[in-house]
Parts: sequence; C-alpha cells; structure tokens
Amino acid sequence: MSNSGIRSRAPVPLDRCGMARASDILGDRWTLLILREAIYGVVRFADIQADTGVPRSVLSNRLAKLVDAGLLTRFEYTEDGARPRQGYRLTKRGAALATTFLAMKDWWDMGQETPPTVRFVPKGQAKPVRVALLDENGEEVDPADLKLQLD
Amino acid sequence: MSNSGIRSRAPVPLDRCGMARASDILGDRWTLLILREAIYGVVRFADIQADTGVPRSVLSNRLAKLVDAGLLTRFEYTEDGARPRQGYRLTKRGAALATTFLAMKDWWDMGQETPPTVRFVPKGQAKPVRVALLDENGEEVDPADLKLQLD
DNA sequence: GCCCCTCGGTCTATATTTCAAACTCAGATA
DNA sequence: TATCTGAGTTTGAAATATAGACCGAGGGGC
Repeated sequence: MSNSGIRSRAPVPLDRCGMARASDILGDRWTLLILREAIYGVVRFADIQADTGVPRSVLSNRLAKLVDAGLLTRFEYTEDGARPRQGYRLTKRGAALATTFLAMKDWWDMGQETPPTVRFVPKGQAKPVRVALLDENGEEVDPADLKLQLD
Repeated sequence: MSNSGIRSRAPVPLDRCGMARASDILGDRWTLLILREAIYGVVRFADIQADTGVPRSVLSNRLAKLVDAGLLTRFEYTEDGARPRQGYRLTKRGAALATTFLAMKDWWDMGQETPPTVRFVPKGQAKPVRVALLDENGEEVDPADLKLQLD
C-alpha cells in the first residue's frame, strides 16, 4: 500500500468510497460480535446475549438495525412440542460478510503466538482457509504492492 | 458457512476466538474511518479530522488507543522550511489490516449498482484486486463451503 | 518586538448512549 | 393455579460523545 510522501489533504472522494457507509453499519463494538454469532450459526436472542454479554436492550436495538440494513432476517421456528420462537439468521448479503470476518480473524491470529483454537476449514479438507488478494489472473498479490486508483 | 439446525448454546470457545479481541480495537465507528485514512496514506491530525469529521477530542483519544494497540506510530516530519509536525502512520501490524479493509470494501461495493470510484490495483496492472478464500492448495473456496473446526 | 496564523491538541458543559436490573407478555409445564 | 422460559421493553444512573472555546509552540510579516 503506497504511503509515499506527506499530503495535506486526502486524495480520495470520501463519501463515495463505501468504507464510510460500511462503518456506519459495522463500526460498533456489539454489532461485530453479533454478526460473528450469526456466522457461527447462533440464532436465538438469549444465546447471542449470553455468548457476547451485550445488554438486552442494546441487543434488541442492534438486531433491529441489522434487519433494517438487510444483513439479518428474523424468522419463526418451532422445536418439537415447544411454542414458536424468534430467531435471526444471515441474509445473503449478511453472509457475504464472511470473507471480511475471516480476514479479521486471520489478522488477529497472525498477531498471536499460540495457534487459534477455532478454524474455518473447507468441507472435505483438513487445513483451514486463508484470505488472500488476487489479481485479474488469479495470481496472489502482496498487499504492499497496491496503488490507489481514483476516478 | 454451515447454519444447520437451531442450537440453544454457541459451540464456540468464545473468549479464545480472537474476534472478540479484534472488535475491542476495531469495533468503533471512528476507529474504522481513522484506519481507512491511514491506509490511504493520510498522516496529519487535521487532515484525518477534516476527512472523517471525527471531533478532535475523540480523534485524539482514538489515535492514542491505536498507537497503544500497536497499529499506528507517531512520527515527526519536517516539510521544507516549515517547523516539525506530528504524523501517524501504520505499523506493520496495522498495515496487515489492509486485507480486512479490502474485504469490507469489496463487500460494500458488491451491494451497489454503480461501480466503485476508488479501487486498489496491483502495481503495473489495470484491474483491481479482489479478496478471496484459498484452501491449502491455493484453490479458491466458496465461503458457503466452510465448516467450523474447534479444539 | 509584536501580532497573527497554523497545527495538534486539551477543556468544558451539554447531549446522547450504555448499562444493569426490574418489569412485561405469551405460551408451555407442573 | 402457579411457575417457567424466551424475547423482549422500561427505567434511571453512569459513561461517552459532541461542539465549540481555549491553549502553546513555531513561523511569517511588518
């Protein structure tokens, strides 16, 4: 990533760049944890609450925002002999965040001495996936070898 | 990503999984924007402030936290004939977040009808990179074909 | 020397958000 | 009938965020 020279202004059309919008949704301590739960397949209000420690009122608020943003859907399910319950699961758009979360996990794991105890593995394989940058030919690219291109 | 069945508890050793720790640092509306600035190569307090709109007091606080977390370093630089200034730039560990940010950008861009106006392109090439999951043989993996593996 | 400007902050007083704990409501269970 | 559980909502105190004023050091113009 080129970090050449000291500029006095950003060279980037900021409100069009997407990152700002993404961080409107994702830039929150609890939201990231809630989405992690969703990626793990946890669907119940009480379970998300117990796993993350988020206060109920905040969880309620964040789930509503995530549904509103189209990342989660609320559905009703009935376990045998129990009354119907509500659950939350990822939409297609929400599930597309998996790569981002895996990148974040890789980043964190890279900084640790001990190997991770949770891994994401391709079905039918033994070793975990990793996240990489690919060029147009499918060749891997070093993140340090990128340049910014603006319209 | 397997989302099979309704569980009443998470299957994941949560405090060891890294995501929680990563979101301690990254899970904040302004922090994500500040790091984006750093990735773009913006180094000056006043510029980050102007680009993102973060209040000065918050920026001051977040920069300190990011330095403390080892993602940014503060350095002094002198432009020709000007007095020395302070700047912030990514550490190695901070720069390693680029993949996460690119994944987030890809995710956002994917949800838009209009193509992005900011792109990251490998040096010497014309088309932007994309973020992908690779298995141990370097083959690309569909995020939907992953399973969780726990110790 | 004196005034004013910029940069990189800090301080202050108000507004918003978070939090823990209590409460609600509906259906199942004893 | 009383009780429990899941999925929330309400409440009032505590923590955070915010805008805007202030500060201190270095440089330039006069």
